[in-house]
Amino acid sequence: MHQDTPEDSTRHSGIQVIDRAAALLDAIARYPEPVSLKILAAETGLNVSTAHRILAALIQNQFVEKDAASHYRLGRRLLQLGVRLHGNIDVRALARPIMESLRDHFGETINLTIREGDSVVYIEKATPNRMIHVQQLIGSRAPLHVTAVGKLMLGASGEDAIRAYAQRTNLPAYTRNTFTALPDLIAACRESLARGYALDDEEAEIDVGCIGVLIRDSTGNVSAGLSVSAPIARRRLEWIEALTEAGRSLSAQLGYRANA
Amino acid sequence: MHQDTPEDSTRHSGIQVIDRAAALLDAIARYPEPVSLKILAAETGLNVSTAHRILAALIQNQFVEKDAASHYRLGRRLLQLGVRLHGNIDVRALARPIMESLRDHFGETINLTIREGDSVVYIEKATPNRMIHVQQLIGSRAPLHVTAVGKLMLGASGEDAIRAYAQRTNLPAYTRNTFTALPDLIAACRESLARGYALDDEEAEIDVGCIGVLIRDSTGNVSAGLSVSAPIARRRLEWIEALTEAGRSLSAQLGYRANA
DNA sequence: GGATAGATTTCACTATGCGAAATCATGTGC
DNA sequence: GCACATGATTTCGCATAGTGAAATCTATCC
Repeated sequence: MHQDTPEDSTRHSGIQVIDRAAALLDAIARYPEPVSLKILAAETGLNVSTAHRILAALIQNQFVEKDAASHYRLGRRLLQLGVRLHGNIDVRALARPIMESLRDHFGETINLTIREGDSVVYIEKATPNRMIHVQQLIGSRAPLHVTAVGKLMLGASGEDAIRAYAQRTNLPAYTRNTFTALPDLIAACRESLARGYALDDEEAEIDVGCIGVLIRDSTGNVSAGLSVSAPIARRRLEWIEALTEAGRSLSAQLGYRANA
Repeated sequence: MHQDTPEDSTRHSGIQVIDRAAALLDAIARYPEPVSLKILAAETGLNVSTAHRILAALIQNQFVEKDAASHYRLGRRLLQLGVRLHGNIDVRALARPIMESLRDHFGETINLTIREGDSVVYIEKATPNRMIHVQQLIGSRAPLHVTAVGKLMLGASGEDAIRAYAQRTNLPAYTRNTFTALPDLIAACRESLARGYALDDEEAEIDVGCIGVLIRDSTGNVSAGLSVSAPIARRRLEWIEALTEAGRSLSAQLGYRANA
């Protein structure tokens, strides 16, 4: 359109109406109480009818709310998305320095995973500066029953949930060491949970061994899993203590209090 | 443009690109780990180049972030706006039921205010179902020195701040009862703060009397003010206890812990 | 080096978003 | 109750911002 509005000329993202919507949200955020259309148009340099239309679209999408006096305030969608972001940012941001420290300490790959249905998803990693190390792509997945933290997550969800999982997935073998018999898997999950860590003895991949622990949040629920993966010949059980302590520390940072 | 994309046909706010941007944010939010462009385009039914361009605009405005693998996640702007909203929503949402209960109990108008510079701003109200009651428009303002909660807020900010306020505003008289002499104002603020409530004895408006208390947050700072306003002939000092208790309760809900 | 898949950019085209103007709604003063 | 002022909402002709097919680029795998 034919204008040279007094919009912030440094902001031009390539889609004008998104820039304008962002400016309106910022203007609303500057006020602790709901703001009139006239003021928002003035603060953003937009034509009143343009501001009105963009605000109507933001209302429909719940980024903005309008009160009975036709004043605008930020909408609940921002809180929802913000909370979602906050939830996701917490564990990864908190974990990263600890993972790097463990990586330097052990000299092996440290992974952070979350459960998503029947899989663990790798959401963060710290890889050592050595030619041969276990490589896991962020975003990639593995079935619960073949990973150390996955067995802990299964264990945390209870025996019935393990049975249901087994029924859904049929416990496919990934190596000759994968637990494919339900009683064996149940026992392994139970024992792992009881002692606070789990091992993956070449169950997902031959020659790769892992040690995993859980990270819990303030509600006591499992938030994520932390693990060290190494070529099996290099894996050392003495790492268990440091890894368990790391999991405990992260859980505490997330507000988890172990039953005393 | 010439398409009948499989977008959610119930969502049509009047600005297509805002609807599309919202759909992309929702799609990203459904994934705990960063998502590829291809998946986001598929989930939203958008052309890949369209999705790419909208995401680029959202990145520029910090609603989205892109990692090194060209995967997208929610951006910090959402957290910033969400936190801002959360801060604002807390006290009003928490206060509303308590205000309604006080209104029913006293039969008079209950106001919630916040400080904004040299004014209090009315951000919530509960008005009684009687023909004559004190009316205050949400969003309207009053100078600090003529309101009950304003004097408490001045008191909470210290004597130097009261002096500065007096210098800036010159303490204009609103009625013959307004404190216009600085020593009197300082004494009134100090006394009010000490006893935990303040009175407005027809200082803002003839025939109108108020009782006000402060609401504090988890940092101990003043978050808002709560007051009951009535025609002076109907005001009763026995309401002080219930109002003070309401302020205390709201402060506790916001995480305030009084020094013991 | 070639194949493949996904990301990014280009560009002709037009539907969407724009803003001036008209209309509506509300509050105030007399 | 009416007139006026102000702010919000809607309309509609217009033109450009946003679109999507196609081209190009980049990364990965064999």
